[in-house]
Amino acid sequence: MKVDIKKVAEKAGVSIATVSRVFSNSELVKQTTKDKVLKISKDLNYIPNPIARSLSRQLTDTIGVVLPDLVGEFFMDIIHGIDEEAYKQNWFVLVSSSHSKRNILETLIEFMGSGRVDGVILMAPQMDERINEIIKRSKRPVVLINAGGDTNNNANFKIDNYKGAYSIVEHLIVKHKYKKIAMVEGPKDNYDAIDRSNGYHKALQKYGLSKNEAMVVEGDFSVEGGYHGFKKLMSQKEKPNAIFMANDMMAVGAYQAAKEMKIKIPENIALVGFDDIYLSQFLYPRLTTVHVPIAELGSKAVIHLLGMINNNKKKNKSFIEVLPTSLVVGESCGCK
Amino acid sequence: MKVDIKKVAEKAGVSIATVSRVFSNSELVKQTTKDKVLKISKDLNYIPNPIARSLSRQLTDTIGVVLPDLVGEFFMDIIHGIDEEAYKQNWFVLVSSSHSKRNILETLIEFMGSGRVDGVILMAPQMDERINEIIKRSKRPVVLINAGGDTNNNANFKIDNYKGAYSIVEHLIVKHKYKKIAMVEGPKDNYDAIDRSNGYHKALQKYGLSKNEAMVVEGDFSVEGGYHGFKKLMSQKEKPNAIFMANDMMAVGAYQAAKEMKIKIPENIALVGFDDIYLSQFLYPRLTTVHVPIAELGSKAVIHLLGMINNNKKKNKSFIEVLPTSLVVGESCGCK
DNA sequence: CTGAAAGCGCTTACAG
DNA sequence: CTGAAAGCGCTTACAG
Repeated sequence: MKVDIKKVAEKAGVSIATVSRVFSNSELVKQTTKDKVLKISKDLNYIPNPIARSLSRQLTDTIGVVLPDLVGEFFMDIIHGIDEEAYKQNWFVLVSSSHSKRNILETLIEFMGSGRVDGVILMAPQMDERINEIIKRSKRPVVLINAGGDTNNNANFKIDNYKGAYSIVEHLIVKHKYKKIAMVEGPKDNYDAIDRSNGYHKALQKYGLSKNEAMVVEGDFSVEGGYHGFKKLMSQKEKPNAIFMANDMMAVGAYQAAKEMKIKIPENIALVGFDDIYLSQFLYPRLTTVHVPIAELGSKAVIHLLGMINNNKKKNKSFIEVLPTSLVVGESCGCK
Repeated sequence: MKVDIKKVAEKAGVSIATVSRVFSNSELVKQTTKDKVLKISKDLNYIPNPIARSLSRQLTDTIGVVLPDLVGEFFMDIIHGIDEEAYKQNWFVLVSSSHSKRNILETLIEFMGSGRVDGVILMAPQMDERINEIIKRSKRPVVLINAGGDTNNNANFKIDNYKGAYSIVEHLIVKHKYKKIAMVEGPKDNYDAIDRSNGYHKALQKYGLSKNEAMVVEGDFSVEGGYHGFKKLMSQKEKPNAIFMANDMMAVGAYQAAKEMKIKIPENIALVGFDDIYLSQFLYPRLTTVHVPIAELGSKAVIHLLGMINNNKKKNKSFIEVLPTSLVVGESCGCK
């Protein structure tokens, strides 16, 4: 026994137009009429059908979220930030992550092409022309999260990787007076990794520490990458006094390598990371790292996207907001 | 310039009914007509509007996922399992997690009451009458994941907590010959926790180890809970030779406590956990624990839900599937 | 195999 | 403040 707008209108002795107005909170309806309709609706357990509403209004009150497969640690925080903000504003969230059987592109097309969502939050580690093309073509707004590559003419929220890296390396230099600070970098084609490397180099330069090729090794953001990077650095004749791992996962690998090599952190070597992943607080000694506001990234993206949807201000508007990171001081750097 | 079914029909010189049939892959359409329509559609970049489709068919091709706030570690795996399976079958996923501002109940009502989804996957740690009531009232099917409490007349997928606990404790007894095996339990009102305790007790009993009140302390599934539970057990006159922590998070706390107390794992005390959370592989020594197939839980739930939707077999059908766990042998139990 | 038409359940410009 | 009616973009039973 389904109850629709017609049934409510009938029972209330008004037209369906009036019922509709009551539920869209129109100010045109007399209070007494409103009360009557609301009462009947409650009795009948009536809830307006959102699909019909969507078709008529050409709006779905739903945002799409497209995520890469590899977000791992951040997945939950991002979704959480998005979901919470969306809920506050009475919106729904349709998620889709790309994986083996589906790439970002397909997923995006599916969301954008159809009338299923009013806008999309896209986390694409690497923008490319085809993605930009789809966004440009679509009438629906898109907000990028931490996108790398050409983000021209899009709204883009990202983490301040550069400053984060700069300040943690600065901490090693200023607070601890380390002179030989090494770095295990992230993947060469990863934008986060590049910014972090830049921050590292800038800090060295700023404090007059000479550049030393032997102090920089390439990594890949994985535990194994950190493990090998650490071993390599600590097997050289000239050893660093501190190592900046480009992310916490690699720091985890470094802890393992240190244990194997009987090298003590921070007594023999100071170590710092980046990301402040959940796991890092359980490393011993506590990892000094850089906190990144993931949930905030999600909620800010939602707020901006809804703004775009409501004001119909789409593309052509390049917008970028860089969220600040913060230093998380543990003991792995030598503090305390 | 939006392109709808009418425009395609016009260009192709057919009726909109025919176009519609082409896109629902009706066998009624002649192949040549089909080809023509498909070609025009492609040229025009036409994609049928899913909202209109939904309204007409009274089906949304979307499943709702309602999660509690506290899934933490599992969040990603669950969503991933669900999303992947849903995608395979061409369905969309609307997610919503409850949090401070919204409880499971509201979230559920929102999904069920509206025509926004065709079915719901619900992870409610604790079912109650009101939740059951909503499910019963709704015409849409619901599949429960790891639900505790009264799950009567619902489809329910869960983890085999009992056997998992039994077998890891059995491992401690049979493989390692420990006689005094303690346990730090989970919250008393948590169903996973209860099953795990039962498995523990059953194993002791089976192998003729006497019950010892002093060997069981209450915990809460948190790191702190494990920390304190461990300290309590190891401060008694009569100390255990092995401890079963009811989940890995508490095992993490135990590692911290052990470090503080200068107690070596497994030399001085064997330790095992439950869940095989991501973090546990980085504990040193590697934690022996019980793996739970979270992603599989998600995908199985989807498959079952879609079955219910397609066959219109709703409720009145109590169904339960218990997914097996597996032992993950590390070194914390004394192995290797 | 194809089309005309009713219907899905709403919203909203228009008229009063 | 309220209602009649057109429209949102599809699907599908019915007729041919």
